[in-house]
Amino acid sequence: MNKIILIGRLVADPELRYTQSGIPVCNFRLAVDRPFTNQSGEREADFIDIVVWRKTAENVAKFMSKGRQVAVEGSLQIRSYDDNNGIRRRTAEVQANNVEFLGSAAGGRSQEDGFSQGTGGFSAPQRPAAPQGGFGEEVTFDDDDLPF
Amino acid sequence: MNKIILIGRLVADPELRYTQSGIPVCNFRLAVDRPFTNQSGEREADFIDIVVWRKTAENVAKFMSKGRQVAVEGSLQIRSYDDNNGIRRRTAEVQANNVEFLGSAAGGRSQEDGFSQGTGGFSAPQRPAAPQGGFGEEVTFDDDDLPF
Amino acid sequence: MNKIILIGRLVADPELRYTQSGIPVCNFRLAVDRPFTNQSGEREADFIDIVVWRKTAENVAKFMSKGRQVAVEGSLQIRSYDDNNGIRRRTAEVQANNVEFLGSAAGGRSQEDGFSQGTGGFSAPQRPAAPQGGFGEEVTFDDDDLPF
Amino acid sequence: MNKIILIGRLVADPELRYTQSGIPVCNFRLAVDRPFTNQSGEREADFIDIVVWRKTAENVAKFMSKGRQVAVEGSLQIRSYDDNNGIRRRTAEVQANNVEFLGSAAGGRSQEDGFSQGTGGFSAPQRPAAPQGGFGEEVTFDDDDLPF
DNA sequence: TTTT
DNA sequence: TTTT
Repeated sequence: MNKIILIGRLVADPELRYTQSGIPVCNFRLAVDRPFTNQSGEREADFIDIVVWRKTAENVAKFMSKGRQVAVEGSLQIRSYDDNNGIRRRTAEVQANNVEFLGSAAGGRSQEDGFSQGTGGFSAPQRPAAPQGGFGEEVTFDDDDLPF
Repeated sequence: MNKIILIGRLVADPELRYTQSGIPVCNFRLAVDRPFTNQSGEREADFIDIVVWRKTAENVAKFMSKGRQVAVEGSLQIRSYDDNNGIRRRTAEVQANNVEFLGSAAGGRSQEDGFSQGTGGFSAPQRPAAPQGGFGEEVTFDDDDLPF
Repeated sequence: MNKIILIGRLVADPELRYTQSGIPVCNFRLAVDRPFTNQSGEREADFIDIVVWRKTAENVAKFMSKGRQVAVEGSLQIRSYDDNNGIRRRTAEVQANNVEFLGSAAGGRSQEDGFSQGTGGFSAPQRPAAPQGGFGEEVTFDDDDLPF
Repeated sequence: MNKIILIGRLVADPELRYTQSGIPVCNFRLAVDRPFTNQSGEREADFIDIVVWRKTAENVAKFMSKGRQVAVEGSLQIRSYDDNNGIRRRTAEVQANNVEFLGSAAGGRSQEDGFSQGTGGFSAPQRPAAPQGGFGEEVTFDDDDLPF
């Protein structure tokens, strides 16, 4: 069992990409407020990276933007890699199964609000004509990253 | 909202420490199996760092060991810091509110099994006589890390 | 482990009461949309009863109203009783630990929106001068219902 | 959003049935311990009804039995109906997406333990030759109850 | 690098 | 560096 549920706001517009085989992937970062203030009396937040796939990816990219509030349900994935100095680093991201759009926000291109996204969402926006062979040279991201 | 629930096995014995003011903290790493095999047909796992505090920390340290299965409930905390080369790094760990001990395992110092740990667990094992001024020189860990 | 997380809208204004010893309790019902439509193509919802206590109870009563959207975190509690014909009945309600106020709604007395309620919420609204001996004759509800 | 996660023990052997169109459904009841004792110092539990479908239903029926410990992930579903006296009654059950088998128990026909059940479980046990037209006269249960 |  |  690996279940995580978050409610937070996008700290930037989401980024939509496609794997080499044309599967939509959307990345965004969420600011999730901590329940308590710290010793300095300030409110803190965790900034958590989210990944969504396929139809939900396209819907997030289409309807969400910086500042918008969402609920995310998914699982926590930890990846290990060696950095340039050969030091083992670890990376955390939430693979989201479902993204629910909540109240609108200043700066949002908001409309069509408040509905639920996920496996059973509304009919997908049309796929772009061609994935054009991936993201470009620097992209190491491919179908192997697909969690299912 | 920031809720995570994990079921997995300890990849090593838990480590119990105390903050400068004597609050018990326990760290351990969990192997959480992914639901599916990867392209090579192998089962993968996420290795997730857990932190628990106070009474639950002491109970985990006392009763849990490498290989034991637990359920953890908590929240995902991301911390940012700059590494030696001034590169911004991020660290993920689960602040656990509750740890439930599940089936025993080979290698476990298991007994008193299957009960639930947390705010309302059984009476705490006695606190060690003196925290002795912290962990030693290299320890940067202090009361400021307390999430509540 | 018994954890439930819901996002939905109040189907009616919340009701605030006090136990015999003066502890605030708030009851409300949530409409939680199902992710899919049924065979007739209609959207359905589950109507789920929520109970909150103490400070959070008072905050829900103060700030929430019919139509407002909230996120609830708690546990599912099933109570058994015998009805007038001696038939065993069961009742389900969610004991909420935390209620997060989400986007506003038509009909809401909304303001002060979007903050989180719970153990660590803002300073409690003042307790009413006197609980006045409970709810009245028909009330069977007392301190024994307190889940903690 | 409607997510529930439970860890508990089967209070009786699970019951496997089939819808009119041959879809496997498995019902069982879980005893989920409450974290605290009541005023009399007794440990209490909630007895929660679980429903699973398809492959997972068959696996639960095959491998689980009274006393076995499981983790369940699903959603809380409330159904309304009128009883014999025309009184509106409500029924609660958890529609499980996933059932994870935990440690074995006295009384279990346990073996093949500890693996995870769900969408991606191992190859399904063969479907029984014929659903034989449903459950019998008194069964009101049909494909319309399928939550997806 | 961070959202309201 | 990873658990069964």
